[in-house]
Amino acid sequence: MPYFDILKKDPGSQARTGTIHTAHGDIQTPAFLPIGTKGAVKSITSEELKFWGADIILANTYHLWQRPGDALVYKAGGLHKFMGWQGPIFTDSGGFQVFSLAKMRKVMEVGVMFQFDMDGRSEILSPEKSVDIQANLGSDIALILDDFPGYPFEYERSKESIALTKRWAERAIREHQKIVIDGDPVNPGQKLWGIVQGASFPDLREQSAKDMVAFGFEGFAIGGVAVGEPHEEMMKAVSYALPHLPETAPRHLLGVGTPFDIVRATGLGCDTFDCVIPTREARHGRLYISAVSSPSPSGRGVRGEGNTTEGYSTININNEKFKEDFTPVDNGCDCYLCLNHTKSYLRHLFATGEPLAIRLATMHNLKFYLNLMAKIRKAITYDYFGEMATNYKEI
RNA sequence: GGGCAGGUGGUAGAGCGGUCAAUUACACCUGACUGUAAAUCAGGCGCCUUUCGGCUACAUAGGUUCGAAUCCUAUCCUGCCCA
Repeated sequence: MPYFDILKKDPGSQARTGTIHTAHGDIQTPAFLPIGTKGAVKSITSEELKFWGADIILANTYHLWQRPGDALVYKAGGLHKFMGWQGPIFTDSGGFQVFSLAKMRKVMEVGVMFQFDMDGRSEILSPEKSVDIQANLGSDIALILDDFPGYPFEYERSKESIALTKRWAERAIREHQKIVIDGDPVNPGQKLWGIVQGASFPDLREQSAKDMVAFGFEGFAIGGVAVGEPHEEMMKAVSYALPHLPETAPRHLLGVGTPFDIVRATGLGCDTFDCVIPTREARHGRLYISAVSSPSPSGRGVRGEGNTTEGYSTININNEKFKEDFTPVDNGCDCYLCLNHTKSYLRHLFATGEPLAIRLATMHNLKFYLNLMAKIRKAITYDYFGEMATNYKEI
């Protein structure tokens, strides 16, 4: 059985549906990975995620290494058992922290030296160390440690970063093979994926993609995007990398994005996505809603259809205008919040600091994202992806 | 009736002669958020004005002073203590 089965290709774009087979089950693509950085999708249970149709979640090497420590997770029998999630797990390598914790780290050939925020001690995360930690966590998809500078993109620095990422990749692969052959890994079926860097420079993206393909990875992630660059720059970066990756391999777009970004990137050929947007913004009161749910100019909303292509918008539930709005957040949504509560109530929960506010809002946004992916899969399957894509605009 | 301490912007509570339209917190309003140092962060929050600036304000009424939320007098009100 191939690692990745392509089920249907969209005739009008590079979009496709497929299935990734992992040691903990299948992933229907295009897929969205809810983010559970520290071994928990904030305020949400594993059972709920599974019930809503999340096939896979993402956790973070850097954070779990720091606390509770990968040795403890190993003792617990791996992250799946530790957190009670039976499905596939994707672990980020800590590469993103190379970028996001810029003020407290130093990039060196051997790896990245971090000063932990918890206790101030310094530790070096090397490509080997990252692989070791991910092996102890027992994720189904592990990533190589990568390096990337932030935005604005600079050619020379980006060139250095793809070269460093390549050298690190080689070391990561060697370590991964060593663990598989010599060790007693928590998850013998774990796959190591490569990461393509290169900012929005065509030649660097091409070079980085070819570097990674040459290593023989079975899956690839595109990194270094959504770091503050304009949307078009991001799409260019993706479009420069994808043609150089094997069509038969799954491609993940790291850290992306808005519904608009996801629809666009799917059209370019990306299969999986992860992003903090639905969960973080939920905690801040920003909710994603289908466009048909918002009052039309005539003042009437229309209930969403199963195969709708309606697009989306957002609301800030904290806004005063929702104080006495006794209608659901999204008429077309089937989440617990929308089926049971009003905007007025949710706003009240936020205003009073009730923990339930965060939970309900997170439930809603995750359901929105997971529903979006289901709509995308359906649209590709039934040949109306192109039409659907035109309705998803930047907001 | 006497003594003491007070009355400051939605609330609490700083300020105690000029740099005060008034620190700070909370509340309130708005915005940001893309491989999570994020249940976080930023801005606004007397009135008019795009800015500059102007106006009205620190219980009330007078007064001292070049200048008062800040000092003095009276009045009203609040809390505590003694009768």
